[in-house]
Amino acid sequence: MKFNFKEIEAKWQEYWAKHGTFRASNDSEKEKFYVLDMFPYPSGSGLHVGHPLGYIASDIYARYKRHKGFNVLHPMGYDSFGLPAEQYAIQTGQHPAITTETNIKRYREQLDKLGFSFDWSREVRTSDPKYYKWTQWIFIQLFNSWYNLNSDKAEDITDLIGLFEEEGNANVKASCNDDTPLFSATDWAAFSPKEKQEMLLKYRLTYLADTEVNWCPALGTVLANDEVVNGVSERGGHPVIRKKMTQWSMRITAYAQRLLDGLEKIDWPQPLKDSQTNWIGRSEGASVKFKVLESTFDNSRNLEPRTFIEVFTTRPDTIFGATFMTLAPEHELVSKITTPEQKAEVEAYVEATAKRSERDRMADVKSITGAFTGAFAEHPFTKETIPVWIGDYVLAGYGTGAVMSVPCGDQRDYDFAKHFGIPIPNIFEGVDISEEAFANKEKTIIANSDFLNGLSYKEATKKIIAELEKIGAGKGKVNYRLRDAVFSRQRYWGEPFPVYYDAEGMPQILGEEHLPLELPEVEKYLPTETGEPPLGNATDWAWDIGTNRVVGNDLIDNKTVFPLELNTMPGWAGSSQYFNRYMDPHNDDAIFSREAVNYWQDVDLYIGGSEHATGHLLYSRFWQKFMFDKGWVPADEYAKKLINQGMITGTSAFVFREEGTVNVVSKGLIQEKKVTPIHADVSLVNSSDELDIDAFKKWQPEYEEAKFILEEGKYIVGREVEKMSKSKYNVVNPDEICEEYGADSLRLYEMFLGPLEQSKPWNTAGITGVHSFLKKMWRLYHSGTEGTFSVSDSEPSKENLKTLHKTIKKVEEDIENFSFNTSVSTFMICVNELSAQKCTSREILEPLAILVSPYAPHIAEELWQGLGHTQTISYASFPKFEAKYITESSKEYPISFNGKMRFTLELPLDMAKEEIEKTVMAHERTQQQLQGRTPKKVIVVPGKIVNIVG
RNA sequence: GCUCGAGUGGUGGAAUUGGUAGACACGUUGGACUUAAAAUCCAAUGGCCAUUAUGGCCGUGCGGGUUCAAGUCCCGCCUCGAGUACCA
Repeated sequence: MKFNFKEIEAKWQEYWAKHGTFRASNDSEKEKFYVLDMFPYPSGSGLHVGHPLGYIASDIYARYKRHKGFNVLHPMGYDSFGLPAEQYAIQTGQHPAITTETNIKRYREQLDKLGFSFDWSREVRTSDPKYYKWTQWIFIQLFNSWYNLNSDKAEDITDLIGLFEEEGNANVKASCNDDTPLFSATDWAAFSPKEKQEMLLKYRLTYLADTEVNWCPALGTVLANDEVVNGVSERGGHPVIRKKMTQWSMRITAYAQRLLDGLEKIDWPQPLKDSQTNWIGRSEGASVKFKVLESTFDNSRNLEPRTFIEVFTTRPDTIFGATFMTLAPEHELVSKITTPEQKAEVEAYVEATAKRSERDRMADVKSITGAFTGAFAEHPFTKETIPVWIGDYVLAGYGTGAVMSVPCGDQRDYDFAKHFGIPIPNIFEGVDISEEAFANKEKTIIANSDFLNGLSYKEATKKIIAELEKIGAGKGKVNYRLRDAVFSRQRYWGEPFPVYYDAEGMPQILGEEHLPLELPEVEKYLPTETGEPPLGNATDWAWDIGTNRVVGNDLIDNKTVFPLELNTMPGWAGSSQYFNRYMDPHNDDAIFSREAVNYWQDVDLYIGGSEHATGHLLYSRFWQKFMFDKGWVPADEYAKKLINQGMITGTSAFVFREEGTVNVVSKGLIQEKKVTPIHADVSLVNSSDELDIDAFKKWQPEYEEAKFILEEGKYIVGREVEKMSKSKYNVVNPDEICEEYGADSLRLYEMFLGPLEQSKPWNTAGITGVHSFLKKMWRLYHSGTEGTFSVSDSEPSKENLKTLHKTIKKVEEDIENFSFNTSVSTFMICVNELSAQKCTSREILEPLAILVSPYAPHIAEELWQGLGHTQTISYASFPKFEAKYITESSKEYPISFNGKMRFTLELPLDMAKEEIEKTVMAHERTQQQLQGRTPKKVIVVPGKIVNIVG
């Protein structure tokens, strides 16, 4: 029988599907193990060879764990809401659901060809109403919760209402909006229902508020901070501006500290933890209030008599160096405190900064701009008057949007002061500040600062905070960079909010029993003419509270029929709890049953890309913590271990077009010429970088008449490693690889390419190595020219056993350490040795098949069946490593020398002696040479010590 | 700028706690089998110098250091990649 991988792979894939081989039971005596992949967005271009890398790794681990006797949950699904399907809909009018369905079908076909052991019976799709019912449900739960800082967890909103009724909000410590006023129980009782709702919105974990958002005009939607990269949208690279809008937000800031603390107990890659830590951006310092001097403004500008500017600073110890204050141009006090004389200048400046996009502001960090408001504030200790400026180096979005400027201690303040001629007094001992500010905390000794003189940064900070608290001008404060996450998107293809707006325009939540609220049909997927989101095009998008049904907009009467929310949820909504839904995916009564979550608990291994570090991987931790607070999940971190697989990059090919002509020049001949590199499809180039010119002309007819300037009769292309993408013509399709070499070869090769976590360029040429390994292994089990299946029952030789057990040991260690690349080498060595030994023994070949099966499951199944087994190999136990075959003729010798040298050798006695003597003599020789004496003789005593005789 | 990670043959990459650097594979060269090709198998393959040899010297980005012994540890640089960016 020939090694016909195509037949074999088709046969086993069908077998697994038919028998539900990889179905995981929620009710098993076995220990559970949950291996999770990040589910893909089913894009129209299908999979390329880079996509399955993580899936192959997780599949190997999942199959390995099954061999080890675990009940393994290894599910897969689709993150199927998203922008591309919607944009395609805008262009073609085709409903995104249809595009999505087509793409999913193609994804599934491609995935199936690779022989993954997914439990497809648990598939989820975020765009399926049965699934997003529960995304909407979580939204409702968040809406009905607030964060109690006293108990440090999310609690029911009705408890908060109870507190308000009893004693107002003075003693309530909660994570809430900054503008929340104080009120008493009597005030609360006097509030209208609308006022009560407005107040509660300031406390809810998801709330509707006027917030400064990242608005992308080109995409016509707001974006979350993690979707904005360098001032442009992550998708498409369109400019983004800041804008105030009424939007749903998620109060993730309530969990800032717990999100930081949680990082310590999970085994995630350090770089990823670092980037989450930076993103949350905890900094310790103080908030200080500066009184705005009343003499500097007149009451006609309706400023309350006592107005304060509150600032956050990490250097309260330098407060005596503060010579001015700077507000962000957007700061709400700017218009109120500006004097009539300065009004024109300030307004012009505010307008100018508003026009500049975030990106411009960032691009030009160097130029210093600002304006004086004409107002003055009072220093809380010296009582000196200090001028209040505005400047765009102060960001409205961070801290309070205002700073106390200490030019001697902060470079930006220094530059600003220098530029506008503001004095720069020195408050540091023994430091020269004539050229630049001094910002070294460790070396700080405070001077010219009244009661802080002579103190270090630490001492001074402690003391000044105590003083600030004493005089009521400030307090110690921890500030986070993390902002609440905007949760509204002006898109069609996303989860609708289960929200309608009552006669007073207040948001009202649908009852849980009416979920899912399904997406309405629309004529057009673009915003309406009045600028409303696409759902504004729906004619049936109103809620009847009498019948609890969606009805036509024409019925809106603001008595029983109300308009529904027009925004939809962002992409990350659907992916923030999907891992728990897999535990019980078909449950219509609950997001998952208590039994299911108690059995599966959490994810043991999560594999996916690091690009989600500050998006999905942060939001999902947030939701998990919320679910934990409510007692619905047993763990407040959902993934014990996470691995970031590296990206597989493409190797693009280039032809060089001579400027002004259509002629193209071979790579070696371009030296002096002016050429433009042009992408050539990689499939037109062979492994020695030679271009198939005819095929190229056929592919790009504009070069039909072009002259190809060759070197040594060949056209050699240029090469460059780039991201794999359609537009770069460097995409390698896994289907083609499977067709030519088989899925097992592809799986082995992707692992063999290098360490899982490293990014590496794809090069199809090397795959012949692993492919011929599979053929060699096949031949171990077959004999004669006909290749008939034949293994012997003869006793294996010691050599055979040694080879096998060496392999078992190494492969097991490799899988446990996720060093899948080296175990492929180990397999090759093993098969090479066994064929040299002419090993045909069943006792060796049976365990070998199991050993290889996580990597190359199809061939392993076929061989396993050939060995006479009827059951599938997945249930066979992983072979046990037996040390006796390796160390039989060897012994271990721990050696110490001078109490310093210590090593262990795993060698036969005489060889070990020789080795040790050599090493020790080398040491001795050097020593003796230095001292002019002859070396001593070294005697090695098996067991412990090296004796020097001399 | 800051934070993190990485630099090893022509290429991808191996190398327990510091212990024979370059495993395994690709590529290249030579050979066997073939009318030929493919496939398969065998041999060589870090550089330099020797070749009478089971020979010598140099080699893990650069410069120092610790050690009997450094790709691995320490100090100072260089280069590349990732994240982040006026965060007070």
